[in-house]
Amino acid sequence: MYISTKGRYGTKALFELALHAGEGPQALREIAARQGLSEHYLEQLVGPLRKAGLIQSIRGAQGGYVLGRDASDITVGDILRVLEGPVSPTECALENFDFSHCCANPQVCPDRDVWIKVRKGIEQVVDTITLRDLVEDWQSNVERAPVYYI
Amino acid sequence: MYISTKGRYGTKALFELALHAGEGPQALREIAARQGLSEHYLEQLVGPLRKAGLIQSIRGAQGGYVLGRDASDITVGDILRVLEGPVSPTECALENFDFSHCCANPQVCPDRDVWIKVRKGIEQVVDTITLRDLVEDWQSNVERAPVYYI
DNA sequence: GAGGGAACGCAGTGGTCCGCAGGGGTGTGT
DNA sequence: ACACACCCCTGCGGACCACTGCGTTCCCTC
Repeated sequence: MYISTKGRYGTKALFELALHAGEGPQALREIAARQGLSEHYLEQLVGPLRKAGLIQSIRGAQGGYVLGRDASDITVGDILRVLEGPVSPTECALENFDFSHCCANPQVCPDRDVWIKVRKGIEQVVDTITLRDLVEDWQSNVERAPVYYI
Repeated sequence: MYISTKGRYGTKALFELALHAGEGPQALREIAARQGLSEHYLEQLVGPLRKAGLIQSIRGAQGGYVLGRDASDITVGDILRVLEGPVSPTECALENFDFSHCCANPQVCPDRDVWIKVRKGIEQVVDTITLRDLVEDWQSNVERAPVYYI
C-alpha cells in the first residue's frame, strides 16, 4: 500500500526548490545532498516534472532548477500525479471510468463505492497541501525547536 | 498508487460471505464464479484471512467458508491490512514509527506530516465501512434498479 | 467404506516495476 | 577552452504480481 520513492523524493526535491526560491537555480547535486537522495536517480524524476511544467531547468554552469510556478500554486497532488500516476486506489475509482470495463460483472461490483471514497479522501489531503504550506510548516517548526535542525 | 488485486478480490470474496451469511458454508468455487475471479488465486488469499480470524473454513464435502465474526464487526480496513499490509502511503507515516530511521536526516523531513494526513484520510474511510454496510448498500441498489442485476 | 467434493499447501513462472548505476551527449556561464 | 550542470539512454538485480499446476488432507454423502 506504500507509494514508491518517486513521489516521496519528488516532493522532497520540490520542497527544496520552494525553500530556496529567489536564490537562483538550485543544482540537483545540492538538493540530493541536502535531502540524502541519489543524485542520479533524482535526475530521472525531474525529467517528467519539467515536462509537466512544475519546474524549470537552467542549463550550463551555475545552472539548476527553479519552480515552474509559485509555491502556493503547486500541490503535493500535482507532484504525485506526475511521478506516481493517478491518485486512486483502483482503476475503477477514477473520475472518468468506463463502467463497461469494470470487474467481470460491472453490475455486481459491491466495493467500487469504497474505493471512490478512498480516492476522495486522499485527494482531499494531497490537493489542498501546497509547497508553500510545507515551507511554512517547516519554518515554524524550526522556530519552535531550533536545536533539532542543522 | 493502485492497491493490488489482493485487497480488491479479498473484499469481494468477504462481501459474498456476508451476503450469504446464514446459508451455510460457501465454496470458493461459487464465490470465484459469482465475482469473476480465479478460484485458485483466491485460495491463496483466503489463507491469511483465515489465520487472521476474519473467516472460518469448513473442510470436506459441502464445506466452504463462513465469516469469522459478524459482518458489522469486519471493516474493509481489516481486510486490507491482512492482504496488503499496513494502510499507509509511506513507512514513516506508520503509527509507531521510530523517528531515528526516518529518511536520511530525520530532522529535515518536510513531508512526513503530509503522509500522516493521507494515512488518516484513508483510515477514516476503510475503518468505518463494514461488510454489513456493503451488503446494505448493495441491497438498496438492487431495489432501486433491479433490472441492472442478474 | 468408497467416492468425491473441497480445503490446504508448495513450487514455479512470465511479466512489470523499483531503485538505482554507468556512461555519454549537449548547452552555457567564466 | 574549460568546467559545470542538465539531458538521455541503457542495463540490472531484486521484489512483487497474478496467476497456474499439482499433490495432500479432510470429511460428508451415498
